Amino acid sequence: MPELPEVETTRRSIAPHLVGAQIAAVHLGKPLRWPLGCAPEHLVGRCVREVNRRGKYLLIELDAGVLMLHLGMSGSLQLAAQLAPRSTHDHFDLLTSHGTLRLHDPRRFGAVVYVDTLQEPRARKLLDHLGVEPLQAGFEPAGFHRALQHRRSSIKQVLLAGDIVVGVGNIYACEALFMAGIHPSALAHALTRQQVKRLHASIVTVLQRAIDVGGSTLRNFSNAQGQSGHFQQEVMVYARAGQPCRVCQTPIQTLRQGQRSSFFCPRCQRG
DNA sequence: AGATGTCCCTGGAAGC
DNA sequence: TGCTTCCAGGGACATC
Repeated sequence: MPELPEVETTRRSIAPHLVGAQIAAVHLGKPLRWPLGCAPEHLVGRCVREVNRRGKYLLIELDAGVLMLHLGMSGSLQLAAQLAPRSTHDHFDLLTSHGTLRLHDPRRFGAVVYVDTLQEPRARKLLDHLGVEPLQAGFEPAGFHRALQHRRSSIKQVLLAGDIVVGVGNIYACEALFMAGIHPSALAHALTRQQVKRLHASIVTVLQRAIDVGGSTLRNFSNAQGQSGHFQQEVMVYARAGQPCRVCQTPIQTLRQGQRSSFFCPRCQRG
């Protein structure tokens, strides 16, 4: 499912082609998570200035207004000069002078939201509560440790909540905790400075590595040229229940936290 | 403010 | 073989 590395991989693959493009038409399929927020015709004639990212939101900044895209858990974007006719799960087509950008999303947890500015309430509701970007300077061990001090729930749930640090979904949360040797049930506020330092480094390493290899293809992710990522070949614990830990051979275990599966090695993650 | 549970959706896997 | 049930999960929202 698309987490930060997949969204960033997508951003990088579409941005060079999309910047400068003029919108010719917008076609909508079935309703996505939220309504677009403007009439499709309203967008025609506008030009793409930049393609940015905040957390898991892609921000297509136009000469007037912004399209906020979220890939949910099954969404992917394609960009090509000529695309096949729309099929059942193609729910948003942005036809431009530089090709068509298409959102394919079988489960429709994704969204495309138009706002005039990122300061308006509809945008702020989605972006304001987001934590720091893990691959930018604002994410550092001391601040991370401070933020974790007043969180009573498990570190895994705090990571997924995304209000301290964004972009770490279930796969990368499991992987980062494994790399740091921390049990997913460990209480966030009880982590030592040393543990937080390791976790901080692990998050950065895991996300950066995933971007470097083009994201994960778990749950059918592919970039905008339809290429798959390779991160899933390096997964240490995610979706490996019962299989031997790649470090110590102990069988990987699972547990449920907040309706979500965690995968961990009971021997490597005792912290 | 923080924690917890519910809901949205549908393809694929598992169970009968 | 064909049905039903379960599961995957991001994140807004309601509730405590």
